[in-house]
Amino acid sequence: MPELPEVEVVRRGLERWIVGRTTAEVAVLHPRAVRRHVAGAADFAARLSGRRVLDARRRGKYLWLPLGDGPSGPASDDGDWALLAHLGMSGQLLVQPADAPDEKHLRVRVGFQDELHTELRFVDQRTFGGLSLHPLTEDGVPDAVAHIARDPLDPEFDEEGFHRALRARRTTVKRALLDQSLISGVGNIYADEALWRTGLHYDRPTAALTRPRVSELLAHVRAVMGEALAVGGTSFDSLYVNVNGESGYFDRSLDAYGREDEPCRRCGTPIRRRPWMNRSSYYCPRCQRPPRVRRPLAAG
DNA sequence: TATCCGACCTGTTGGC
DNA sequence: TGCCAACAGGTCGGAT
Repeated sequence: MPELPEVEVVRRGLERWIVGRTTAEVAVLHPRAVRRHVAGAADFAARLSGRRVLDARRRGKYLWLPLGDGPSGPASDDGDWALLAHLGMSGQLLVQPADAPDEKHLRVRVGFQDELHTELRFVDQRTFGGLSLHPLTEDGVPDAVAHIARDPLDPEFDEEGFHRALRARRTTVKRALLDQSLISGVGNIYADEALWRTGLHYDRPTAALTRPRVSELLAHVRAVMGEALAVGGTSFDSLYVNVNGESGYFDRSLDAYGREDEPCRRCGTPIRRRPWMNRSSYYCPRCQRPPRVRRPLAAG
């Protein structure tokens, strides 16, 4: 499942293989893949065709390619635009030889005006992800991403502001980690891993977290993401791959996620899995004590 | 206003 | 062998 490290691996691939090239024909093979482009698939293909790719950027799990003018004229008459991508659950951005057979779940194909004979393909089995075109705000971020918080690997991430937000919220720590308007890039896997490393139960109220505890949690979030990035991300199956179609290896290093009934690597207690918000939470019942349940005062 | 939770989507797995 | 339910989970929008 692509979270921040996996998206960063893809961004680096796009930076290497796509930046500087000018797009040619664009084919939308499944309209749902461009559903966030409100003007529709035809407009998406027309606007994207003939544009020079200037850069490959990322915030949290979103990545985008700022577009410049092409031989056919300006990209738009109302400022700078970018191709925005979200991989969702199963999205892949692949750079493939133009004559390679179509993938089973190929949704969008972008050709280029050069002699490299490779094309950019958006492949997505579950179609939770998608591509769209958006104007850039003054911060250089697509307007659709303006509400997304900076991610913990961003040097401008506001740790003090994050702590203040946690103190003010009446929510629990894992919910907060997955709230992309508070901190971006964290998904179910790295949330469970960071909580296990910090020794925090997923249901702990955020308002009770001290400043040092929040710092510790953020340090573990950064560490687990950095380690995953170093080995190409986490992949349980063929659904997450880099632009060359290769999987990462971090799943071999996970301490909590997906390890139900296996011994905790700290204390040996079997890891538990609990249904949580239509998904699962994995935790060590000894290292990560659940919060005490508040009982109402007895009447009389 | 803040928070919660179901829907979206499809391939895989396990039970019957 | 075939059918069905459960499961995976990021994001959005409606409900509370």
